[in-house]
Amino acid sequence: MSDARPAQSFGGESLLFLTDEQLRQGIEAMFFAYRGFTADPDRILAEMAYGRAHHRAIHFINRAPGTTVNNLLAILGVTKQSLNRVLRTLIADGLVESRVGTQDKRERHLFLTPEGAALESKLSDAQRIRMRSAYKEAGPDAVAGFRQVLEAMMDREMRRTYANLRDSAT
Amino acid sequence: MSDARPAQSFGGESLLFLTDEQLRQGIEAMFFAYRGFTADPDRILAEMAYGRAHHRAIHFINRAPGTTVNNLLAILGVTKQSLNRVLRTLIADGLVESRVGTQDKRERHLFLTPEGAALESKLSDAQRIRMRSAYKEAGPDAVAGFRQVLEAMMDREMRRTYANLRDSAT
DNA sequence: CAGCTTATGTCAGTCTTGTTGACATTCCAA
DNA sequence: TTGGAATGTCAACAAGACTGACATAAGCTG
Repeated sequence: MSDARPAQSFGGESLLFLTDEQLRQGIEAMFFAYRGFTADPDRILAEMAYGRAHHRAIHFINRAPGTTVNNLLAILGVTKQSLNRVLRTLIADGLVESRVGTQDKRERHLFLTPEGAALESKLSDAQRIRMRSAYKEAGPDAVAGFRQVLEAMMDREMRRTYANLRDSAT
Repeated sequence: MSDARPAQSFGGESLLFLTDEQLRQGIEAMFFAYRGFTADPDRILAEMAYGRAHHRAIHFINRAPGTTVNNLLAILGVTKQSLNRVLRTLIADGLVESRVGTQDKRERHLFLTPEGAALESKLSDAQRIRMRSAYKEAGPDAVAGFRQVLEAMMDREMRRTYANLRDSAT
């Protein structure tokens, strides 16, 4: 990493000579921001016997109702055993319903129960409030840039998954 | 969350009527991007007996050489027991040096050894390569927005910590 | 100096969440 | 029809977070 050069600015628009220092500030920003990003739902979850993994499962089941375990696995990027433990407790607690597939009986289709949907709303609301506030503070142009950089930072496969979810929005 | 209104655009500049759908896309972008953000160092760390916790400690010790345990605790936001387990292994493995404070002998000042600095470089390089590539792809304006939104998303205290680290850059 | 506070380290125990290994069920194709 | 592939479940284990209790050393204050 010896190609660091000072950033140059012309009329507010910097050329892309990125110093290690600038990049490291971005790295630290991601670290601290992610903490804030998860803080509010974490607080809610801590009151119950749940963790971040439960939140993620609930989020994406709500996002794609009827999704299979395998599909959820690909989105979350964990092992099926790890996901299964989380799903088991959510099903036992009546937040998620698992229906055997009609065509392929090996598959389980996942749905939120009304109770599950209620928790999803509570968690999402908390997270959206912070996101909305950050968006408002930074402004519309910043938000567009934010989304662009995040997307460019994803692995190829995650980028595809992300785009699929985004474009499947009703 | 019943105040959702369709986003309106005028000449590429949207007003800030943020729909839940737009916010949720931001939430998912953060989730997928953070995975990419940590993926490269995680791969390197997995080959050794280390994890993400070791990376974080090494990163901030490199960032602020001579920092005390207490200071590191505040930055990382974990318990001293948790940090201590990590530091103990790093010191035992000769990656970190702990020096008793000269003025206040209760304090331990932390430094990377040459071996520790080498690992830090290796990890940072991997992470910076991805960050640099994302920055290049998104462009300079996007980068500025990215940083603004991230900063607005942090907790107040983390924001202060982040700014202190940023401004202490040589 | 005595006693309180601060900084650090350690031990023990628990929880969440990731892992691998083994296994059951179901589907499909040779 | 039978063997392999896909899907999901159970069990055991490891990393890394947490709390609580306690020890030690050093600074500070009356």
